[in-house]
Amino acid sequence: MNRAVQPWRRTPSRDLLVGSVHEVAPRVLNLLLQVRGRVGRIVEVEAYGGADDPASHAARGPTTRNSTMFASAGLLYVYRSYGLHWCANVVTGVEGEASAVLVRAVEPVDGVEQMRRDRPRARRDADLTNGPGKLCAALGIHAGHDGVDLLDPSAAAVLLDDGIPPPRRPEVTGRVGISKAVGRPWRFCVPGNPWVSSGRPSGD
DNA sequence: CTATAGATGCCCT
DNA sequence: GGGCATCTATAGC
Repeated sequence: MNRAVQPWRRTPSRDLLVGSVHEVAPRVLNLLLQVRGRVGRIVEVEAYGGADDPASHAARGPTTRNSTMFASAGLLYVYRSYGLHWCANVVTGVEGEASAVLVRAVEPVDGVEQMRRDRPRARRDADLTNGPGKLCAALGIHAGHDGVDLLDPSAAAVLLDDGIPPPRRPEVTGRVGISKAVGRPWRFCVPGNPWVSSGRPSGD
């Protein structure tokens, strides 16, 4: 055999992503997001809801852009932010109701050389993936990934569990970069992780 | 370190 | 036209 030791990585259960989005969001922490050879550990997320969440893209119902948010749990919702950057979300909950977890930061795990190539502005590895737009550039996520099933092992982008559980006590703050519903404690981080973004919660 | 402007696309009023 | 779930370069302390 003489087989190289492989980290134990399995596809998480879809049930993990079903429930209230603010309860599901911290459960996604420490999972792996893999796009071809590039892998990042999710260390910062935010919960976004539907009609009940004024800060959400889905607050005023479905549009061409946000339609994936209304799909079933496990799909990847990718949108263009400020006309320039891509941002990636894990869709949660049940089909027909909008909710998704925005991935705000990952820690590089595999394919770091490729990430550096696609993030030439990052002078330090700490800046490679410490923001929602940055991590999409580093991992190579773009509009073509909108709607892919992250729980399908053959998909172009996949979610993986390598056995590291979410933090028992995640860092909880308000969401970053929003102007509505600023008070909700819907941002969750792995405490002390160097790749957590420098974004400050809105309304602070 | 903080503040600010500018790049740019899509959805809303 | 205005407002963004952003990032970067530049200016100033």
